[in-house]
Amino acid sequence: MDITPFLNRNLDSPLYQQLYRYFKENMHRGRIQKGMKLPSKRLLANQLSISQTTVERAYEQLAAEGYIVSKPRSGWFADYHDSDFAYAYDRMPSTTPIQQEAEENKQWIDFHYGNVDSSYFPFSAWRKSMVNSLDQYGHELYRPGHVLGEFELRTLIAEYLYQSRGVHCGPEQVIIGAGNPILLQILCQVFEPNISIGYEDPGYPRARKIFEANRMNIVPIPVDDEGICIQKVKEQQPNLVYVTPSHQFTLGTIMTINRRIQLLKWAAENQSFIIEDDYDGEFRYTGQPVPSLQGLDQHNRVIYMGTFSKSLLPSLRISYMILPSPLLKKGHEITSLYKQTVSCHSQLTLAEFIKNGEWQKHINRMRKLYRKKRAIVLEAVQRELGEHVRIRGENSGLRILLDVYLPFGEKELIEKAKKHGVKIYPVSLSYQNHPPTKTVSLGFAGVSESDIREGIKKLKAAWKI
Amino acid sequence: MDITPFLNRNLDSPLYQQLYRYFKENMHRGRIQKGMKLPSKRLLANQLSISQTTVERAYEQLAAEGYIVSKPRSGWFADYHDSDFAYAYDRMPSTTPIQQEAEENKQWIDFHYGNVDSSYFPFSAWRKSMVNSLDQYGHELYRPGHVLGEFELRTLIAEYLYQSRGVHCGPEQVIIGAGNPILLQILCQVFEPNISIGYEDPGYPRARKIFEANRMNIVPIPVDDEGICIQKVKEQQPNLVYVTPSHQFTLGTIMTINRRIQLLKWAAENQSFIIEDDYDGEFRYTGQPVPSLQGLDQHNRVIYMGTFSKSLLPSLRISYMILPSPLLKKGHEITSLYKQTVSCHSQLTLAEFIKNGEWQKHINRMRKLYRKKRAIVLEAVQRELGEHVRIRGENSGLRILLDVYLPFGEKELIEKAKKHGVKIYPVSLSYQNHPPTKTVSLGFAGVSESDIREGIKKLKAAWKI
DNA sequence: GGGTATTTGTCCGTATGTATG
DNA sequence: TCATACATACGGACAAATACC
Repeated sequence: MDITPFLNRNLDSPLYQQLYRYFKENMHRGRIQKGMKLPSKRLLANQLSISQTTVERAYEQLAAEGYIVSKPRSGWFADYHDSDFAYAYDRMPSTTPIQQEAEENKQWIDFHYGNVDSSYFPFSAWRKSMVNSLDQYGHELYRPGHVLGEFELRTLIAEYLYQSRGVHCGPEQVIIGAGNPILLQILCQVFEPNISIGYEDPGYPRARKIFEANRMNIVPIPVDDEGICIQKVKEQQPNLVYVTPSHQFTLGTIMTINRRIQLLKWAAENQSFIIEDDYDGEFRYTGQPVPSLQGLDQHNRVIYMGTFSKSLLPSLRISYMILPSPLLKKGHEITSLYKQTVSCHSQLTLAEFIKNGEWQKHINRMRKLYRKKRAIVLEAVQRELGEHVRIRGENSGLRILLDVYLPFGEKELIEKAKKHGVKIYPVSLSYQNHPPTKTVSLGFAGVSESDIREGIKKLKAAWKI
Repeated sequence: MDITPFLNRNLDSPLYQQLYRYFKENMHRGRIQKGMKLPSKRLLANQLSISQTTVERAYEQLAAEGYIVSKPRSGWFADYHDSDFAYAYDRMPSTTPIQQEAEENKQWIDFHYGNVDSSYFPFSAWRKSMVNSLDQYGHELYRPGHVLGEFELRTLIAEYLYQSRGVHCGPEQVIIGAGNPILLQILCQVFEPNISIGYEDPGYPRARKIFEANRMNIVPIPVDDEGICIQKVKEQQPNLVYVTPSHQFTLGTIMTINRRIQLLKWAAENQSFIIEDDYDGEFRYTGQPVPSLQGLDQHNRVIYMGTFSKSLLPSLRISYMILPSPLLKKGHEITSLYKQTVSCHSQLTLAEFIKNGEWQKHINRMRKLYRKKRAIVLEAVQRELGEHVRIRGENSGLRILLDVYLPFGEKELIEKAKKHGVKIYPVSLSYQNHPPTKTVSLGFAGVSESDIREGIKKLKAAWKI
């Protein structure tokens, strides 16, 4: 067994790891049987013209992983359990090439709503928070962690929400979860099955699907310029209402203060609850900031939901909800059933990030950035598309809607845009009955300033305006 | 002499100076006598998880100041003159009381099953994986990430499961999720509501609660020495069976190969599915490794579930399940409804950790550690409690059961233990009807070796044996 | 069969290159 | 540029196991 050709000093991987891999592989393949003696360190070191210690290092790694054992003053012996790779190498399952989905990176200009602008993320600050929290809390990561979420983070969230959204709560009301859908799922189980839930039409399709999956009785409620129609709510008398007041999910309208008060009054009178989903409440552009429903509520009827996906990293997967006191007990119960879904360390990193003021800083920076992008998109649409479209939902959030006054339907508009390298999105899916519309959605957060201008130009060409 | 608590990476002073001060102080106090040998650089560096060079720096500084001398190839030796300290340090400030909390917690010897041993977690390796993956994938953290989980991690899990458990799957079958309960929840929605599910009695109470919350029809099936009773399964004909074959959740028995084959045969014949929850399959101690149900299955009837909670960090919150092909489509659909629940970065960190062999290393190390602890607890029980108890479920996993032959019930046994500072746990809650038992559960993973011995001694006293 | 030379793992200090801030 | 910390690799001293005479 001559190993010499397998060692290469010029490779990136160190000598001892090359040695380690060599032996491990030969054990897998059965060339080194259980119990066999490995060459002594000196012998091998001489043969390979390397140091004993290097061989020793390789052997130690093998030993650490349980493949070999040392008999002092006698030698090293292969001692792996068959179970370690009993099934290995007879044939590995072929890894199916699943990535075709990635579609050729044809230079799309993609107005997808979910995208955000990555170039401004404060990497080094985040990284620092991450490392700090690991070094600082290290040993605490072993506790399963609080089911509701780390106390520290919950306190910070409560404080932030109070200052920025007027939400009034204590840390015991905050529940951290791995994304809005998970929290909605938990919420569904807090309520009895088969209750009726008022759902904005159009609204957030994912939420509707989760309600459906939990066999709730969905009552579509129309939305007008001021928000959800109270009249219809009163007619239907659902047990629960799901709304997105600070930026209506599809239409982008902001619920007026009057409408809010009416809705709260109705909920108090009927002992109903309101789910206030403030999924991108951080970003508004005009007018007075309207207080959140939760902040206006006097009767503990509001469940407030928020997330860090839009305003920080979409892939971070940290969201939260605020339970009103009547739901606390049941809420904690259901939550503890699923345990906490966000890793302790992610939570503590975020807490550190917030404590250092980096969060606030980032929000302000992004708000400024998005405000600028919004101005650019509005200006470009005005100039290029002019009279042929009407802009809606432009007062908050990270997207706008275009009502298009052309003889095409939603589908055609999207198809034509696609042929010109621009991805835009339909709104009909947000409606209960997927009615035909002439409206398309443009999320601008993830598109660069120049691409916004160019994208709108391309729309003009695509639609032959 | 354990120095660990005296080192703190977050302090301003560098590690080597902290070390330097520690030794200097101890020489002053006479704890390190003249001529005594200091720990070798390697030893100390390993023990403290720092680099040799750091220790070397500290020793060099001490040497430069004449406190110690190096004998080449032999060690470093204290060599100060008493006069060196004649005027210095009239009284050193008492070393930081960092361990007080630990002292208080020490009152309890807690045999809680969920605890794990934290002292062996390779912090620096984890930290490194974390930083590396952030630097390497940074910009990719903006994509929402693949709903099933990052391709890289899914591939590694598929490979690991194939080698260690004989599970046969491709990455497209793997679904990553924030904890076993979340995955169970998703699974529940993959199946129709109101189907019947065979549930081991006794079994995993949390799983049962989730099935109940999803309004499944729960069919308790008794368990004998070989595993779940096939006869009863055949009588009841549930649509689905939930089992923990590699370490029955409550009783700790390992399902025999015959029983496995019978169960699979039944499932194939009845077009039923089996959920194989391998929650701590990494740890078995005796006998041949039994192949997983998923590996034995020829008809795509098995859903395999596993987790990194037991074997890595409980607070990490990364679990996975393997769907058989008939469930793929629906499974992906439901999963995408909730989006991916684990942050991209956590996934990529874990992937990096696995790729570097750190995961395998850690598993082997923990296996060894737990094997030892198991031996200690068995020996201690044998010696202290002897004839008065019978040990069950000792062949795998991280806990044992004790059938106690004394005139006390479960509750009394636990109460008495508690009064002597030992926490042990009931098993009756795992049964459908919470029957009275005389059996208690002792999880030993999170208890130190000396505490195990002392804890068992205290049980002897508590029960007046 | 008992002493001796050799082999072998273990442990030690040292030197150099690199990443980070 | 410098301080700090880590990773890799080297060569030698030591004592026990083993082989050999």
